[in-house]
Amino acid sequence: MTAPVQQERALATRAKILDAAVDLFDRVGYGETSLVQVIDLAGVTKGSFYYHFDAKVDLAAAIISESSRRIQAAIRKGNAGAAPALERMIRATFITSDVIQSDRLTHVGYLLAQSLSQVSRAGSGMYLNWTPAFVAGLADAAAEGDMRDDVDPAQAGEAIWISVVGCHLLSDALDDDRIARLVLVWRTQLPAIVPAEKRPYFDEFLSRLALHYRQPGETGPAG
Amino acid sequence: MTAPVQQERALATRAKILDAAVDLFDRVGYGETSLVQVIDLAGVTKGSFYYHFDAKVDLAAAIISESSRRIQAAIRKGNAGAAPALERMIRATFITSDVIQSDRLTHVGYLLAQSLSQVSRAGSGMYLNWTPAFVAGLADAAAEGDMRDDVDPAQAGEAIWISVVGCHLLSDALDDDRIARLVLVWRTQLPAIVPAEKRPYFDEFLSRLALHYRQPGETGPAG
Amino acid sequence: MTAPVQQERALATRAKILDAAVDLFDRVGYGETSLVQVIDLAGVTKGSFYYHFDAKVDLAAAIISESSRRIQAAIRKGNAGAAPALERMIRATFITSDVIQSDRLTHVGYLLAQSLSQVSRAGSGMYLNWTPAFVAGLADAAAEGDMRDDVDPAQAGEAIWISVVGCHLLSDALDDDRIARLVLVWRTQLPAIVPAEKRPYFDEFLSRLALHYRQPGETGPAG
Amino acid sequence: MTAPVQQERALATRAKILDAAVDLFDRVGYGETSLVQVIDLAGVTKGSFYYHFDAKVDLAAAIISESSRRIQAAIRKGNAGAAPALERMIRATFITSDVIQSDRLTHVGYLLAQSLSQVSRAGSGMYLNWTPAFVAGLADAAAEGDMRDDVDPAQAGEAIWISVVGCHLLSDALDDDRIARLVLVWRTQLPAIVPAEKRPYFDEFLSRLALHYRQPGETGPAG
DNA sequence: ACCTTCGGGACGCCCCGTTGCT
DNA sequence: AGCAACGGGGCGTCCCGAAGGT
Repeated sequence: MTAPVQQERALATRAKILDAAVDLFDRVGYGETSLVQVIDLAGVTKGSFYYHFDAKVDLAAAIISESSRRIQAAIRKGNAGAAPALERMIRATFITSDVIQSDRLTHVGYLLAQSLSQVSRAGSGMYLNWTPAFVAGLADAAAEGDMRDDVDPAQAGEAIWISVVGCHLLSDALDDDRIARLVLVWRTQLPAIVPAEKRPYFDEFLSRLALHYRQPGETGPAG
Repeated sequence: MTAPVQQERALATRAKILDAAVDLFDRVGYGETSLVQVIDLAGVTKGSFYYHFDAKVDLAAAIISESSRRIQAAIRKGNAGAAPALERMIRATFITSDVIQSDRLTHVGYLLAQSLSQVSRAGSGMYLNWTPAFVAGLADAAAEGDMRDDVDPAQAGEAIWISVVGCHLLSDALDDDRIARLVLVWRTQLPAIVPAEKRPYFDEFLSRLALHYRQPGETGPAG
Repeated sequence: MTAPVQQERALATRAKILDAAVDLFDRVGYGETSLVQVIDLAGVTKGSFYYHFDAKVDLAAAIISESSRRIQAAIRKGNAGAAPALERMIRATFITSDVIQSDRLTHVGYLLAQSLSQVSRAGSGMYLNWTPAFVAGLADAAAEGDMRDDVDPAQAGEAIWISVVGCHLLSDALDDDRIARLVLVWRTQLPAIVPAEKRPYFDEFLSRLALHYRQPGETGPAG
Repeated sequence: MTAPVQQERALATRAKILDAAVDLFDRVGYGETSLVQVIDLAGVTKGSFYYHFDAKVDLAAAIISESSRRIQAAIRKGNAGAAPALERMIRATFITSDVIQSDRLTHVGYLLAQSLSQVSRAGSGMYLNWTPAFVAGLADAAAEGDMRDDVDPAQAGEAIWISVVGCHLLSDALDDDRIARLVLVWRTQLPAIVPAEKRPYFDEFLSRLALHYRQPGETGPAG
C-alpha cells in the first residue's frame, strides 16, 4: 500500500504499451515493427518503455505468456464442471480456437510463440507438450469407454493433434473461420475413434459446440 | 554461342550465392540474415551480388520459386506412370515430404513461402490452391471406386489436407521425421475413406511407400 | 525552469552539427558531403544526429530557413527607422549582400536554396517573390517623388532585380566583393530612375552605404 | 579511311549516350543521375560506355564543351556580316539566349558549366572571360560613336554583363521566356549608353531582334 | 576497334534497439 | 518517466574495371 496511485498509473502505461505492441505485431509483424512505432502508438516515451520492459523481445515474451495464460484460463473456465475426458478434450480445442479468434492479444501471442521459439521456448514447447496431452486425454477416454477397442490412443492422439495444428495454421493463413474448420476436423476424426453407438451423441455434442462457439458474424446453416 | 564461357561463371556465382543464402536462411532465418553474411559465406562481393539479384527479397523469391519447381518436378517424376488418383495423391504427399526433407533448398523455400507471403504469393497461394486439388483428387478417386459411398469428397479432401499441413508444421517445429508422421496420418485417415475391402491393399501400399521414402538415417523396424 | 540545462545542451549539439554542415557544404557542396563527414566534424554520433534531424535534407532545410531568417532580421534591423521607399530598397540590397558576405551560414543557405529548390520551395520562391517586391518598392518610391515620370515602375523594378541577381551570381562565381559590384549596379541604374535633381543626393547616399558596408579586409580609396 | 563503318557505329553510340545524358541531366540533375540510368536510357552497356568515356564527369565535360562550341558557332553564324560593335554585342546576347533556349544540349551544358566549375574550368571561366569581352565591345562601340561620352565603357560593360547574367539565372529559375527578359534588360540599359539621337534606331533594332528571336510559341503584342 | 558480361568494393543514408543524466 | 545521445549495422547503389567475344 505504499503508493497505489502510482502503481495504477504504471500498470496503465504498461497496458498501453502492450496494446500498441499487439496491434502492430498483428498488422506488420514483430520484426517489422520498430520500437518507436510502438511507443508512438502507445503515446509514451522511450524512457517510459524501458522502465517497463528491458528490451523489445520482452514485449513479445510478455504477450506470449499472457496469451498462453489466457488460453489456460479459458480452458479452465470452460471446462469447469465434471465431464468425460473426450468431451473435455474436444471442448478444449474449441475454447482455444475461440479465444485465439476473438482475443487479439491471444492470437498475436500464439503467432509470436511460433515464430520466436528462441524467445519463449513456448514455440516448440507448445507443440511438444500437446502431443502427450492429447494421447493422455485419449487414454482417459478409453478408460471411460469413449473409444473403440481397435484404435491405439497414442496414434489417434497424435493424429488428432496433427489435425488441430493444421487447422490453426490453415485458418491463420487463409484468415477464415477457425471454428468451422475445427468442426470439420472433429466430424471426420470422431467416427474413427468413438464406438459406433456413441456416434450420434458426439454428433450432437459437436453441433452444440459449433453453435456455441461459432463466430458472431458467421451465420449457421439455418441462419 | 555468343558468350558461353562467361555465362558459366555467372551461373556458378549465382549458385554460390543461393547456396549460402539457403544455408543461412535455414540456420538463422531470413530476417536475421544480413546481406553481408550471405556474400561473405558465398565468397562474392556486393557488386557481384547485386548483379545477380536486385534486392535481398529476390534471394528469397528465387529460392521459393526454385523450391516449388523442384517439388513439382519431383512429383511429376515420381508419378510418371499411370496410376489411380488416390494412389497418386498419396504418393504426391510422400514425394513432397521427401524432397522437402532431403533437399535443403526445397525445405528453406517451403518455409520462406510461408513467412513471406507478401513476397511470392506462393505463401497463401500454397494453402489456397491445395485444398481444391485434394478435393478434386478425391473426386477422381471416387469415380475410380476407391472411395466409400458415404464420405463427401469435399470434406474428406479438406480434412486430409489439414492433416498434411499439420504434419509439415509439426515436423518442422519438432525437426523430426516427416515420413513417419505422414504414414501415421494416412493410416488413420485412409480407413475412413477407402472401401473396407480395399483397406488391405492400401495398407500394403502405405508400407511400401514408407519403406521407399523413409529417411536414410532412420532405421525401420527391421533396420 | 524545470529542465533548461538539457535543452541548452541539445541546442549546443544542434548548433555544432549545423556549424559543421555549413562548413562542409560551403567547401565541398551539399551533395558531395556525406553524413559521416558532418558528424565527424561536429564531433557527435550518428544517433545524436538523427535525434536532431530526420534526414540529411533536413540539414539543408534548417540552414536555408535560418539563412532567410537572418536576412530578414538584418533587413528589419538595418531598416528600422522611417525612410523613403527607394532608400529602404537600396539599403535592403546592401544589407542582404553584407550578411550573405559576412555570415557563412547565410551564404551557404542562400546557395542551398538555389540548388535545392525541391527542398525548400525557397529556391524559386526566392526569385519569384522578389520581383513584385521590387516593383512595389518602386511604386512607393514614385509616390514619394523619387522617380522620374517617364519610367515604368514595373519594368524598372524587374530590371533592377535582374541586376541584383546577376550581382550575387557573379560575386559567388568569382568570389569577390559583393558590395563593390552592388555599388556599380546602383550607380548605373539610379540615374535612369531618379529625377535629375535628386541624383547628387543618391550619389552621396550610395557612397555612404558603400563605405558602411564595404568588406572589412577591403581597403577603400584612401586605404 | 581505315574503318569508316565502325567509326560510324561508334559515333552513333556516343551520340546516343550523350543524348541520354542530356535528357537525364536536364530532368534530374547531374549528381542525381546515375550511370546506369544513362546507359539504360541510351540502350548501351556499361562496357560500351566506358569505351567512349573514361568516367562520368567526362560526360559532363563533353556536354559542356559541345555546348560552348555551339554557342560560339551560333554567334559566329548570326554575326557573320559586318556590323557595328554594339549591334554585334546585342545580337550576341540574343543569339546566346536563343540557342540556350532552343537547344537542349546547349542549355544543359550551360547549366553544368555553372555547377561543375571544378570539372571544366568553363564555369568560372565563362563568367571571368565575358566581363572583359563586354568591356572591349563597348570600347569599340565608343570608337564607332555609338556611346555617349559621359559613360565609362568599363563600368557600363560590367553593368550590362551583370544584367545579362541575372537574366539567364532568372529565366532558368522561373523557366520562362529568356528573350522577353533580355529585351527588357536592353531597353532599360541602352538609353543610358547610346547617344540620345541614336535611341530611336536602337529601339527599332531591339524590336526587330525580339521579333526574330522570340519563342516559337510566344505570341507577340499583336498576337 | 567496338561492345558485352560479370564482378569489385567503397560508401551512402537511414534506422534501430539501448543507455545516461535529470 | 523524459530528454538527449550512442554507435552499430542494414540495405542499396554507385562508379568503375577485368576479361573476353566479334
